[in-house]
Amino acid sequence: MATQTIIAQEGTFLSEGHTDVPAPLQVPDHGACTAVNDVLARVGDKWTIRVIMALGTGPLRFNALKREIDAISQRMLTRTLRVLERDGLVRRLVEPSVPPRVEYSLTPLGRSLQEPVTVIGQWAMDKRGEVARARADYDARDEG
Amino acid sequence: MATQTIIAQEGTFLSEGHTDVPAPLQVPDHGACTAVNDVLARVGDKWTIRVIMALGTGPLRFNALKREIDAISQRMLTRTLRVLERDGLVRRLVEPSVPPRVEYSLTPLGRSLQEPVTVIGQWAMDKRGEVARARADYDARDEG
DNA sequence: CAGTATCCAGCAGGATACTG
DNA sequence: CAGTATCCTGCTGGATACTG
Repeated sequence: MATQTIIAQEGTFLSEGHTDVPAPLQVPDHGACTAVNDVLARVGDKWTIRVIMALGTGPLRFNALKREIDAISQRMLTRTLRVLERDGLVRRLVEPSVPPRVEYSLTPLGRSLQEPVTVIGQWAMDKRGEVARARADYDARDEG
Repeated sequence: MATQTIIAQEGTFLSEGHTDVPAPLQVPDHGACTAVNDVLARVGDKWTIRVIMALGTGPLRFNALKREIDAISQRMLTRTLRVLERDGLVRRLVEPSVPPRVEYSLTPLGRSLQEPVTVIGQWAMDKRGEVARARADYDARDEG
């Protein structure tokens, strides 16, 4: 029963949830291919990698993380962290003090993602030039 | 000068281009990190992987590809292919006949991407259960 | 067959203001 | 400090109709 499936009837808004985290809407599950693309989509969004990279060197508190990444909005940092936490990639540790201290760190699962990501990262770096040239060629061709 | 930078002044729409391909809008280039996230974003979009997978077994014509992937709209297949072609990952071969035959295939560069992608794919498959459990836990916790 | 053109809904993500 | 709440824009992607 993992990952509850929430079926929205038309007109339903599901805004009961206490906050802004994107709804865990999910189609019945088409198996492997869906799982793979899920990960790619998550990792391909605007901030996930930056956050994982930043936490790669060690735990960080919310604002430290925000300064590290810089240019990320408070809202997106919170959302990204919540999703990562939900998926078990990031651990959130609250020290109940005033003012509060919240420390984020990678879980073992989160750390295990670093390597696969690095592999594509390497590809991206290696092939940068080739892609750039291909684009230049393509753009030159149709703009003539 | 690779990858022309198009600066849009406010009010500019750049709809000169002959078709629907998303504009090659680009910030000055923040180096490595941008390149990596570029690739992740592309690969993380809804159809890119499916297309690359489908072409992995050999060249395919437009409608064959469409049938193979199924559920993809004509518009998105065209767009995805154009982007992939522009980046030099896919080759487009037109046989000027009536009706036209257009064959798509992976370039060597495109094939070189299959491996890195497979690595994350493997991770996704391996960790599926763990992620699902983490989500179930998280969802159970806050819905109490 | 292999596209283009158009329209439109929904979500990602930014800006800003407020709070325990 | 570490968030929430609200509002708003623009892009992604689907549906549909038309064409060389």
